[in-house]
This record gives sequence, C-alpha cells and structure tokens, in this order.
Amino acid sequence: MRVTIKDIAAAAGVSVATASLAINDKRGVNPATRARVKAIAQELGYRPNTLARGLVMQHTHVIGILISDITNPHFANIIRGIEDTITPHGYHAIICESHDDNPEIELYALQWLEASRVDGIIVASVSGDPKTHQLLKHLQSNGLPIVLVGRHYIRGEFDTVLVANEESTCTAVAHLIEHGHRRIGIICGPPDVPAAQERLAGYKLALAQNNLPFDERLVRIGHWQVEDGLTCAYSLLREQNPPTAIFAANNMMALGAYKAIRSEKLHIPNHLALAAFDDAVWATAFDPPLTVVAQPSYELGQVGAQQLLSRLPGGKRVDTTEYMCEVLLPQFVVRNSCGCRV
Amino acid sequence: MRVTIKDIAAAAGVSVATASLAINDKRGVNPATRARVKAIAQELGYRPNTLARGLVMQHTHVIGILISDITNPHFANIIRGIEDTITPHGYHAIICESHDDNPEIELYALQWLEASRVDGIIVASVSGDPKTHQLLKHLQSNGLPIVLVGRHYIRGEFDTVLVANEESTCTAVAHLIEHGHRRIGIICGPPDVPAAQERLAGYKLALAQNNLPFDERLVRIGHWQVEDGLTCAYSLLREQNPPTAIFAANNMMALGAYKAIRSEKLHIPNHLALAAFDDAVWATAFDPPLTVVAQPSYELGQVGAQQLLSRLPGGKRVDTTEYMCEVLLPQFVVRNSCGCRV
DNA sequence: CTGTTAGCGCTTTCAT
DNA sequence: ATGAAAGCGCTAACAG
Repeated sequence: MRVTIKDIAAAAGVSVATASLAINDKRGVNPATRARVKAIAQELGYRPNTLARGLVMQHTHVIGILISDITNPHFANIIRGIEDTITPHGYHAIICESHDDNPEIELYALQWLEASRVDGIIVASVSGDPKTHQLLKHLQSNGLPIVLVGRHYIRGEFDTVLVANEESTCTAVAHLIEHGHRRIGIICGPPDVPAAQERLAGYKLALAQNNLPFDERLVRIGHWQVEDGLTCAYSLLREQNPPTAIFAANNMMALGAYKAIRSEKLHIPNHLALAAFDDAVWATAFDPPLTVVAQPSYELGQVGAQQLLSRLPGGKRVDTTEYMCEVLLPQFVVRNSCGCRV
Repeated sequence: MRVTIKDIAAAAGVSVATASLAINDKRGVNPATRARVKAIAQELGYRPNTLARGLVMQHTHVIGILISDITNPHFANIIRGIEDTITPHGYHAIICESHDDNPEIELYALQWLEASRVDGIIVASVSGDPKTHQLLKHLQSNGLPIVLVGRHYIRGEFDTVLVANEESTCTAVAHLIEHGHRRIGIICGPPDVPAAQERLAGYKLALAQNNLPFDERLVRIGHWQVEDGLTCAYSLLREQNPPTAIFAANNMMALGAYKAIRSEKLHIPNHLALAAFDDAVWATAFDPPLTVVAQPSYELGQVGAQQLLSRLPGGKRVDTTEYMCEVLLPQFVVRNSCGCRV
C-alpha cells in the first residue's frame, strides 16, 4: 500500500493534523517538529494523494483543455501558451482531444473533465453541436469557469478569445487577387464550424471588394486534415476551368494541397499560387515557402489562460457575470508561394 | 454546489447505498427503483465525482503518459496509439511533457502523476537522469505498473518496447555511403540519451563496415529541436572540409537542416544529400521528399499500452516480476533527398 | 504548539 | 431489496 499521511504521522510520533500542518507549510507547528515530519515524509517518499486533497479542498488545481487535434501545431502552441501561463500559478493542465470536432467525443471528454472536478476548462475547439453548447452553459452556470479560445457560439455567453478570421482571410485573398488571379479556389472547413464560416466569408468579401464573382465550383470542404487538403486540391485542379490560385483554410490542408500540387508537377507559384491560414514550422522549409495568415496560437492560449485565471480563486473576476471577449489579430506573412519575389 | 449522490438519493427517496447500486448497474436493486434513480440522476445532470470514487476504489482508470514534446509528430502518434488501445478498456490518458527531456520537469511530472494516483505510467521519453530512474523503480516496486517506450535504461528492469535504433541508422547511413558519400555529417541527440547513443553507434557502425574513418568534426549534438537542426547544419556546412551528406537523428532537426540547406541555396541531393530518423507528414511535401528511417510510432504506443494493460487488474501479467521487452523494426523509406531518382 | 473530530463524495460490507 | 455505517486520505475547525 502507498504511504499515507497516517504513516508519516505515526513514524514521527505526531497526529495526522500536525503532520498535515507541517507538510503544507502552515503556521502553528514547532519548527523542530516540522523538520522531523518533513524529513520522514521525504525519506518515505510520501506523495500527498491529490484525490483526497481535492475531495476536501473542493478544488484540484487542474484545468482541462479541449482541443481537436494534438498533431496540429496550432493547437500544440495553444497548449504551450496555456501551460506556460498556468504553471506559475500552481495549476496543471489535462488535455482532451475531440478528434477534429467529433461531437460525441467532444461531449464525452467534457463530461470526463467535469467528473474529474477540474477547476476550469479551456475549450480551444468546438464542433458547434448544440449538446456541447448546452453542457458548457450548464457547467458554467454551476460555477465552473469556462473560456472559449478561437471558437465561439454567440457573443457574450462565455469568456472568449477570438481571432479576426474574416478580416485576415480577406487580406490574404485580396493579396492573391493583386497578383492578378481571378479564379481563386478555397479549401475550407466544415460549414457548421464558425471559424470555417468566417474564413469563407473573408474569401467572399475579398472577391466582392474586387468585383469578382463568387463561384461555388471553386469551393471545397475538408475536415482540416492533410488528407482533405490533398483530395480537395486534386478535385480543384480537375475542374473544367481550374483556379490559378488556392487558399487553404488551415495548415494541415495547406500541407495536403502542397503535396497534391507537387505530385501534379505544377510549379508554385507560376502554375498555381498558394496561400493558407495558420503558420507552421514546416512552412518555411517548403520550396517556395508558404505565404500564410499566421494565427497567434501561443498568445491565444496565453490570453485564454489569463481570462480563466481571473475567474479562479484569487482572481479579479471571480463573480462577475459579465463575459469578456478579446480578439487577436493574425499577421499576414508574405513569403513566396503567393507569387511574391524573395 | 455540484449535485452529489446524496442529492439524487434524497430526490429518489432512497439511501445513498441504493442510489450507488442503481447508478453503477450493480445487482440487488428493484428494477423500478433503479429506473427512477437513473432518471433523476440524468435529469439533475449528476456526474459521479471521480476523486471520491478513486479514493475508495483505489484506482482511477487513468494512465499517465510522459513524453518530451507534444509538437513532435512522433510523440503525437505514440499518444494516439496509446489512447486508441486503452480507451476501449475504459481508461483515460493524461499527458505530461518533459520539454525535451528536461530532468527536473520530467521528475516533477512523474511526481504529479504519482500523486494523482494514475493506474499506470507509460514513459515515452526519459532523459537518462538517475533521479528519474530511481523514482521509476520506486514507483514500480510500490506496485505501479510502468512501461518504457522507445527509451530504456538497463534491459530487464521495466516492461519495454524498443526500436532498433542502431541497425536502422546503420542501414540509412550505409545507403548514403552507397551513393558515394565518404564524408557524412550527423546531427545527433544528447549523448546521455540512450536512443541518441544508439543512433550514433549505428552511424559509426556503417562507417566501420565500409572502412570509412570516424571523424569527430562531422558530429553535431542538438536537443532534438528544429532550431538545433538549423544551427548544427550551418555549423557542419562551415567546416573546412564539409560533409557531402547529412544524417539527422530525428524529424525536427531534419526540418531545421532542410531550412538551413535551402537558405544556403544548396541543392539537395546534388550539393548535399540528406536522410533522417523519423517520418513526418511534411517529409513528402518537401522538394525533394525526405528519405527517412520511419519509426513505427503509432505501434510503439499501441504495444506499450498492451503491455501496460496486461499488468492492470484483469490483465494476464498482474503479478509477474519478469519484465518483457519487445523491439519493433523501423522501415527505411527511400525517397529522393538521399540521391535516389524517382 | 498539538491532538481530536468531523466530513469531502463515494463504495461496500453487514444488517434488516 | 434497501438502509446504516465504516472508511478511502486528507484538511480544517475546535479544544486542550
């Protein structure tokens, strides 16, 4: 059996209460006693049971993170941003994946986090499924701090940190248009995901602003994965009147599109220009390097964590019922896949 | 306050004991009562507190994973392999990062997992630090199942799943030699990490087998990151007598090397051939695509999880003191960065 | 300064 | 079939 506080109390010849006080550096213990208790705890390899502690303290110092795909550097960076800001405050993070916004997995994960009595949840990805929405509202009304990062339902319901999807996509597509492209394909995300909607809206906006017609045949829908980018790009290239440029709505699909274009022996940007949403480590290793709308992924995590922290015990917004929304601006990083010279 | 089993017992007009029996589908409850209790639990959004449950049951149905870097697709795939095999058995995974084998963080993470009373730990990365080694042995002797994946100390101490590092690196380097290269640089990992040692050994073996001298000046040490690959490659290229080929000991450093070579305007493989350990989604999007030793990352996780499962309650090796070691074979995937034609 | 006691939410004998 | 009570490991009053 694992060593408990009872064991160390017995070994030190004190009560469990005193042992607890000593171990947790609370005042009211004779320094000598404290030292003795601590030494014994150390020696016996005592590790306080967080389950028991959490049960009585009513908080776990754990916060849950829900993301869609750990493999995607965007989410990995969000996690980093969160962890780096909560760790100094003594919090741990536990990560759940929804496997690209699968509503069932998402719901299941959230329920597990709830059952695990995490102190707060940062949702960096939601499918848009109403059940999830409902659960999230329920949890929040039960006093569990929730913050949405990079995704949202209706404004004002939750603390949120967003990214200017529409504006930045518009900028990128407009840039492609400036390069003379008039038929621009887009590989977008599922229409029920707000972020995907907004990026598509940005695409449409850029066309409209330049008096270019919107053509349904230039739109492809993927589920954010490399495979989707690959098949969508192929499909776009096989159009009767194929596009001369493509915008991919995330990094993974951009990677897929890149592979497709390369395997078709087309030259980027001469035969086909390319730009994408999300930066990634590999984007500059490509030839030519990819022009991207760089989401501030790390900051997204950071700011989300700060919002959450401010709702946790000791925070400045513990019982505000007003929810805040910060929006972060992506940076448009022009490299060469769009047609710009080095 | 969150709804507890007491609340639902009260609402159903039964004792908590009966409520518990009903909710957990245990026999000895009147079907009508059971239905009533369940309905109420559902309605009230009752979610059993896993802390309380874990405390009394003495198991949490959670297994801990320690990896070095979530951003690295190799580890992401290991996680996938683990999750896919434990989920059907009702287990959840919680992931800890050691931030590229930082001994302190590693130790801290392991201690947290211990304190959280996980039912088992899969360590997919260890620094080689003796303190960690000691803690791991301590935990194991306390009855906590541990399995090492892709890393190890001494054979026979822990359940382990390994990869044939030396042999496969040797194969890859020999392939470079076959292409006529006589000065081959290697960007390796820290010498205290066994996996890095073995890959270096494989490199040396290939040289020896081909009667090529080992030259210290062709060896660079990095910490597995993109940045390291970049600086090591630059440094190698600036040698008085620079190599004509480079082997990178992991995917991230390969990516860095790729960037460095491209920015020097050198052509791969004409000016410089390249091969690396680890496959990655991006490897085939490069121009030319990267020749790699593809570790079976997903299987590594899968097999590790199976080993762990067999030590958990209901498993076939619950109280065996004999530790097993399976070794998986990577696949050498020849693409074009080594000099092979399409 | 230290010990006794209650209780966090749950499961599990043991009676009834 | 159901309830009362003990206890998992810990913290937090409250006495002494």
